[in-house]
Amino acid sequence: MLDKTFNPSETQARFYRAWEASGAFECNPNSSARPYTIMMPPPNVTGSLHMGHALTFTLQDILIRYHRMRGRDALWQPGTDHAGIATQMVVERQLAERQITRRSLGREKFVEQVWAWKAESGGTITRQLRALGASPDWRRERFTMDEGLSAAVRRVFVRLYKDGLIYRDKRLVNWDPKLHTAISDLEVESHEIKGQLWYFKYPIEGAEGEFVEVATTRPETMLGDTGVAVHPDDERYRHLLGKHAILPLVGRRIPIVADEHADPTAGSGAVKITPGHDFNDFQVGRRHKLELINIFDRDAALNDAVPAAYRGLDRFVARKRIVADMEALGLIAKVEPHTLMVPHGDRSGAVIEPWLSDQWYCDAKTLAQEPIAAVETGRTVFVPRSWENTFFEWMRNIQPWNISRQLWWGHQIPAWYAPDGAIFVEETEVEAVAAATAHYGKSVKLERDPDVLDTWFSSALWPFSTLGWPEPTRELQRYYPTDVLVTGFDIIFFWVARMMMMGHRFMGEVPFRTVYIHALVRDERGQKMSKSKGNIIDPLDLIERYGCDALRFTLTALAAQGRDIKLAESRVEGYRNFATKLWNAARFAEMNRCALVPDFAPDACRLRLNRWIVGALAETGVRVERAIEEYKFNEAAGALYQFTWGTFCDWYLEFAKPVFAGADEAGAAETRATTAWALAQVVHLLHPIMPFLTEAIWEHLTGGKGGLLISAPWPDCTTLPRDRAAMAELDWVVSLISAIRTARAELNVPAAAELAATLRIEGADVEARVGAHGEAIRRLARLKNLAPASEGSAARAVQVVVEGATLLLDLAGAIDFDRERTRLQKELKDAVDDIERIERKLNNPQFVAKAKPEVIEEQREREVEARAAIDRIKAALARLQ
RNA sequence: GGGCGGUUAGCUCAGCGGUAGAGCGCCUCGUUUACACCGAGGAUGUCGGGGGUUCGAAUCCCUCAUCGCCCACCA
Repeated sequence: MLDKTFNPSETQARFYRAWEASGAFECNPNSSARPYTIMMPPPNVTGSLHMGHALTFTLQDILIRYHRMRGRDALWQPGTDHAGIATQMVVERQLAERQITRRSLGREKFVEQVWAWKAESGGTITRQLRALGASPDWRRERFTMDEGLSAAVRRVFVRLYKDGLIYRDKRLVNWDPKLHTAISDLEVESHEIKGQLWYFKYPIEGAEGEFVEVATTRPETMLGDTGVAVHPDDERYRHLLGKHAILPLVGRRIPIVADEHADPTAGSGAVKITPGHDFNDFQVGRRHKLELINIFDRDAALNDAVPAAYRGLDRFVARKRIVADMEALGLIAKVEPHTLMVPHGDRSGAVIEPWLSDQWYCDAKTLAQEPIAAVETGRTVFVPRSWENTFFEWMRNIQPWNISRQLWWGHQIPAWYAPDGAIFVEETEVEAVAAATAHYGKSVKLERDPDVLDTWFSSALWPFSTLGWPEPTRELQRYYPTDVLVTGFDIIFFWVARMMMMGHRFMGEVPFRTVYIHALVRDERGQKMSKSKGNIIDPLDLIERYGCDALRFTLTALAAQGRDIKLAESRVEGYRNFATKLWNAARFAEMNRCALVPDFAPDACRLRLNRWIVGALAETGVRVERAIEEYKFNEAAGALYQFTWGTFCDWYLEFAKPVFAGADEAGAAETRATTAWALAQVVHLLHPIMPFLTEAIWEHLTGGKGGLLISAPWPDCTTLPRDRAAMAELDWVVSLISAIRTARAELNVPAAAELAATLRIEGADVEARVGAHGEAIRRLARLKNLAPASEGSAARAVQVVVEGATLLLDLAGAIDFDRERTRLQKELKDAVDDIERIERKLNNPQFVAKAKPEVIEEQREREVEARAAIDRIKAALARLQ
């Protein structure tokens, strides 16, 4: 006998082991089945599962399990990402606790430490994925820094370099002074800061007492000023063009130039130019051949390029000092409060400094062309479609991608420098040496570039590197391109776009046919959850308390397209109750000896009750299929919830009770078989969303002899019979019973009377009892304005009752006719209003001309119904006189 | 400064041209061998405001308000 409630924790571990041991997760490259592939976005190797993971992996698992059951050769490729900056920071923090710095340790030792940390914590995330019920092919688990993937990275880098799509360049980068590395534009987050705008007066050379006023939010950068720009059309400053200003505190003579960059309406209209520390000024400086002075060191402290008084000062200390000194000189015209956007590193939180340095760049512009075309022509489709705009917007304005990082953890760039600065880019040191030797005609000493690649560089190769590229493996042939990529919009740029670039370049084909962008799970304040913000809600806690299936179902039910999820725990609780409900339905089936019948044929059912549930189930199955295939996960969950609770448990099982107890042995046997069958179908349909619960029920249903549900075929609901008449009939009975219940509640019938009124149909008594109450049913139906589903309805109702409806017949005789009259009069008014409204529509030529035929038909039907209702209500009222 | 999205029952959210929905919460009632993690019933909404399109608008368009997100070099 099943327990009263489902015990998730015991079940989860047991079935997960069984699934894995059975090989159910494994793809089969030798199979003749059509492949279905999803690349798992690799979580950070040292990370832990957060709610965003729970959502994305649940949805992916649903797709994989569904298609696996549909007979596809499903591959869900798992793995983890080395997450360069994030991981390095974690390890550095750990070392800091032991008063050790990365530099004191040295590169080699430090990297060893990171590997040790990876070995220690790397299993956490995959363990948690298992706790979530995820079913990827673990045999194939990869890591972005394992041997094969590293080789792929080197191959790609070298090829792109030799094709001129990777190059080295000296330009301003986003410098993180805390992490001492460059970061890409995408890793910069702008935050609004309330600052000040200082108006400085720069003296004009050779014009005593004359100044040009420049406004700045960053006074410290003035030490690197090498010009002042004004707009060419700005009359106020025309006379200054060609003259020079003398930079205060420094004494440098700097030219005043005309440049469109200067906005006459902003600040004073004249703008100081610091080519070394501002992206705009860099351009202006280049246009006017202004000197470029780098005034910061890698900590963003002032270097020796500034006057001695400021050397070594931190940039923010220097700011105060400079303002004070300018003030003392009387060179501050005014100070205004000013709100500005300040760039911060998304990992470190440090204020980013534009800094001149040598970095490696990838020509993203060129690589973006094919992906753009692929999305334009629909070879890759975004779901929801609206994300394509975001994709295009970014791809069409894409900047060179800075791929080098001054870190130690990551793929070291395969470039070697000769003493004369020549660069040799090869996959191995041996090859680089050979190339250099060939170049110089003798062996030279080479030094490897110390930088590593941006983490996203290796992630970009994920869809093919994990399949064995550059080797022409069977898997690569079979599973690329993949079917769908499931991810949040936050990494469209970081990852999706780059996979498309690399996929096209090296495979000549899109990496995935569909990109499904799901919502983000946000925290209670609507903020994005992220590792760096530390506002992560632990899904494992919810799994612990409500079970994995409840969490999965909740996320699925909330995964409507295009909207973010703010998780309410009451929803999880509600769906936990849903799991219990289904569990108890199975328990009911067991108690009533409902066993699966081997060759059960749904279309051979005799009883209307059973024909009805078969049809209702068929409709549900079709809805679930369609919903999953359209990525409308919430609709799939909703349909299953509604059917399971609202139809199967609330009505079918209730109707089945008297049948089980009745005299119709054959009917009871058929109903037992149908109950077991329907339950089996439900657990199949629900399995992708709630794998553990359904597997457990399946085990009971089959006595453990039916194999694992995870490997069972998906039921074909499209071919199931749908007996419309039976379905309409049962719908009517349901409303009839609801009406009786309403009457009971309204009339406040004493419990004893109600009990007496409850008809239990047993044995030979049936016909007599039904006969005795037939008139009561008819009378009640008329009173409650219930249209019969077909002719001979009262007789039908009797028949249905015979099949098992628990009807409270005697109540009909207990109705308070005064109250009933009031109610009927209200209903009459409603019906008359309805008719008026419908008539207005139907008499409206434009409605008839323009509305869809089925809508018109529906209105006509409603009118007929309403008219019939009026007749019935009137007759009922007359009878009440 | 540009985009994008939200604003529907007390709360969390579906619905997105044809008579307002779910779960939770709330109020009645219920000791029937599936389930109190339950059952029956009930109350609660000018579908953010204002315009427009349409025979018909929560649903489409415009506008305003408000909340949030993304992108952007404004000194």
